[in-house]
Amino acid sequence: MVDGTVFSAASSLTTLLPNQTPASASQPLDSIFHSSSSSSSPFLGSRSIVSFGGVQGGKGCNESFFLPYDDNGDEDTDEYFHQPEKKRRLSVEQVQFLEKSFDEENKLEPERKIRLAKELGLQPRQVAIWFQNRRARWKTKQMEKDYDSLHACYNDLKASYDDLLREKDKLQAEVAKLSEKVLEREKLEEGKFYRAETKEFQEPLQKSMIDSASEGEGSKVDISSAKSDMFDSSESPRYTDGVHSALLETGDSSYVFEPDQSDMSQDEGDNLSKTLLPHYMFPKLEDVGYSDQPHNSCDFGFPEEEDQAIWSWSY
DNA sequence: TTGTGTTTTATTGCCTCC
DNA sequence: GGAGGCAATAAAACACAA
Repeated sequence: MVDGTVFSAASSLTTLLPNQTPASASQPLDSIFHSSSSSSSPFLGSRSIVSFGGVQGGKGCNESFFLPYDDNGDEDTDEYFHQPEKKRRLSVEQVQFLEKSFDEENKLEPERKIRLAKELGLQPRQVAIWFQNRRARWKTKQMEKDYDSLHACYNDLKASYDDLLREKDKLQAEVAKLSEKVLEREKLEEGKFYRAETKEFQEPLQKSMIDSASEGEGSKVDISSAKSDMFDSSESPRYTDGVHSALLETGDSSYVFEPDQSDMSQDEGDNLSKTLLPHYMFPKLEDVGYSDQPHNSCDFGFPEEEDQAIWSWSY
């Protein structure tokens, strides 16, 4: 690239003169450009580029940039600003000045732009461009800051969510353990209940049957079988229906059965315990967050949408 | 010295506002 | 419709390692 090559040459030249004042630094360059512009050198198109020594790398003071950019007809200034358009870096002082101005207000009104341009010896357009680029840099930095704080926030939330999850598991295990205990205890209680009820129901009935047998000759009741039936009936005091009564009357002992806990199905056991125990002692899996069904108040998990909203928000 | 990555300056095209 | 802002991009300027 021709311009780049040319510029490198100019840049190298100015690098050799790092402490020169801009005015003195520009002189050799001026000679280069003057000679080049007057020759057929490929140096300078309308957009040829050059670096002014004092500006290079922002090192060294470039006082000329603080001259009015186009106001006094000064020959040097005029010459400087009538160079073909050149891309050059601003001096440290210029940048500091602009930074300070930017800190005060990052938008640039026309009057301010003109004033800054005059104070810095720049084209108003350069000032505008600098503010434009500075705003872009500021925005990028701001986004980085926002990202950092959001990421920290995310980490905090995730940590507390994990804590809650662990606590939920722990509580769930505890509930399961207690439920088991309650079931066992319930079975024991059931046995006691059965025996007590049998005794309570059997004695009066037995007595009444004996009484009625002794009252009438026509009575064919076999006391022994009645006793057996009564024992049977004690399985449930609710057996006051006709069928059971008929069985009692016919003395059919084939219906007699021993009360057997093993006859109680698991469902019955469940139903019983659920009848006797509060609902919260038997949480369903889906109630404690193992289902995508609508959650009830026992749900310690996050609603699905919230989960997605939180965890899909990744970087 | 040179290659390469980053920063800075400047342009372009589009959009919004007055 | 012109001025100004912004995003995307180009390209110079710069830093730095090999």
